[in-house]
Amino acid sequence: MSRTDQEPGAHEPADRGGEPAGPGLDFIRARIADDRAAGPYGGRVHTRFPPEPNGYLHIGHAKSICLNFGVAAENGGQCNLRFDDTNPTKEDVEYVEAIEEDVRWLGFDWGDRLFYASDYFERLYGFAVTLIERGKAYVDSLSAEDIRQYRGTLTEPGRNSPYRDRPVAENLDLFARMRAGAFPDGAHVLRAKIDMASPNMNMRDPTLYRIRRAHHHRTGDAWCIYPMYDYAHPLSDAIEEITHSLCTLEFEAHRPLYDWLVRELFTGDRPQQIEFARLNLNYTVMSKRKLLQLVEQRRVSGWDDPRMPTISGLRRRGCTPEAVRDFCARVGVAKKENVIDMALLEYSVREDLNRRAPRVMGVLRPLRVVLVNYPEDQVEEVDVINNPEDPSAGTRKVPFSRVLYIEQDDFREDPPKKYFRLAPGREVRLRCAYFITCVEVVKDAQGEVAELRCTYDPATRGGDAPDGRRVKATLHWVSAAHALDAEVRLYDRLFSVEDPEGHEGREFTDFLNPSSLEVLAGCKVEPGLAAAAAGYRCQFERLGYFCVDPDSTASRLVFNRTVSLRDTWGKIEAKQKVTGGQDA
RNA sequence: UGGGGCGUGGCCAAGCGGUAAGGCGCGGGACUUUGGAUCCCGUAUUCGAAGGUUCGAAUCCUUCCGCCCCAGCCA
Repeated sequence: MSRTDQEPGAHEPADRGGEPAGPGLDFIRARIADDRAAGPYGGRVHTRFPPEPNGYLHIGHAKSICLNFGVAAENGGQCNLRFDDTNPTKEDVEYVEAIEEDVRWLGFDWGDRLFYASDYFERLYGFAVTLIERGKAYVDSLSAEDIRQYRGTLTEPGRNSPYRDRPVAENLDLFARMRAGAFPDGAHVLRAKIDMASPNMNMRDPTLYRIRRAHHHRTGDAWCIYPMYDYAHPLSDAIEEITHSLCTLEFEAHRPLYDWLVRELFTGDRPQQIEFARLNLNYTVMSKRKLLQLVEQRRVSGWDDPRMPTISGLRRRGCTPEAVRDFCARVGVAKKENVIDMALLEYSVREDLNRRAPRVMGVLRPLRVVLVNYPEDQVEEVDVINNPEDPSAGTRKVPFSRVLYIEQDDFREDPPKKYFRLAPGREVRLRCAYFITCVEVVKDAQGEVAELRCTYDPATRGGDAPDGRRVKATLHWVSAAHALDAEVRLYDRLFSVEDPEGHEGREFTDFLNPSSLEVLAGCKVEPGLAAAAAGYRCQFERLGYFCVDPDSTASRLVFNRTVSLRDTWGKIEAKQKVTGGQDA
């Protein structure tokens, strides 16, 4: 057994994951195409993915990563990875390492263009001095509370700070001393001098620098003043000669400030900010704050808990980077607030795994079957197909013997209508093996079905009846004497409602799905899986896609269910229950 | 009722004055040694609403309605 997740390189421009090419260009790609034709930036396209290292990346970031790296690749451009590390109190190297790993896992390569906003602290400071010299920025000594008061409200204009007209020389001196550590945290801030009466709150003399004595994960204690996002971001873009700065909708109202700064301090072709709608998924939450809360409150096992919408969670769950990229392509890029159906992600995952995952037999809830007419000590090796989607995958030998396990779900003493599987007196096929017929049901003291006694038809070896006789069901199985024990972890949606955040007065954690994790012990899998390494992905026939969890050891195999197979019978059965159809 | 955005089927999403793409989901059928996969077929007389312009509007104009974002020394 070998790992299936060979890391691919960045995907080719043609890889649109089934999306129509030409006419379906999203508004950002269309705009970039226009820019390329019209000539700004000399036809150059340079983007950046700028996470703050204050948490793990989630699938919403994957959308942004695919967009930024995708758009660059499609246009012969480049995409930088830049850590927006301007707030040392929230950031940590643990996060920068995790982020790098996740971006790489997704299949993207930033080459030698790994940057940090903190790389630019000195230049940013210099730009601030320039603004002060030009009378475009001033040191404000109002308290945070007073600044808030002076800012006005949505409907009332703000008022100028009494410090607004401080002489340039005084501002320069104060700002230098801010940097030098002459003042306590909060004593002063540097503000842009724009317009306290602007209808756009972001233009009412926004704060550019604050004093914060905090240890920075990269610059250590070199600084005690740190630039604000609104200041550092546009200038970092300009420094890196980014052409298109793609971000989410909530920054739309910040664009005038972005443009103001970039025009104030740079000439020529300046970067432009374009906003798109962030990704939302139903049955989960997508904010770093809430994901962090789940981790800290131990509602999940960690950032990489397979139920988490984080990249690391999806990876541990068994999703492939190809599937995640395909999902991002299908989701599209637009400006409408959206909530994507989890079913679409599952679709992308199944579609990819169906093509590549080797099939294997595993029984989750074993039911013992004794073949009464099968020779006591005989063992046969039957040939089983590895992947019907891929003939080149060939076949493997699987041991078959007198005592087997089948799935409890595959037997019904009193089968409902449309139930095709095993029942007393009924004949079914064991995949790639023999037809068997149930001749006796053995029950335990509690009256539960404990064992089935069946006959097998030696003439049906391989699964075909020479007389053309048909059966309506094919079951997976495993030889009791040869099976490996395994633990299988079944995952369901983390929340039991589509929108856990949209309930007035209720905490989103109130809607955690109590059965999002089900751990099954004593599962039986075919012996060939003995050497499966962590990360190995396969399909348990008729059940779903599974992968070996990092917790797995040689003596204790552990599988995660990535996603179940489509379950047509499950739907029929559910419908029967709703309709009250306990018929037949 | 300050500003900035957005409203096309259950969820996404094309469309940019010429008479509603596509995907997911859902329903039905074919096929099948996974009730898997695959393949067919169906799924908006209508584009937030109302007026108007036009031979003709989802696309242009007007008004209205709804939703999201902004008052961090967070990003």
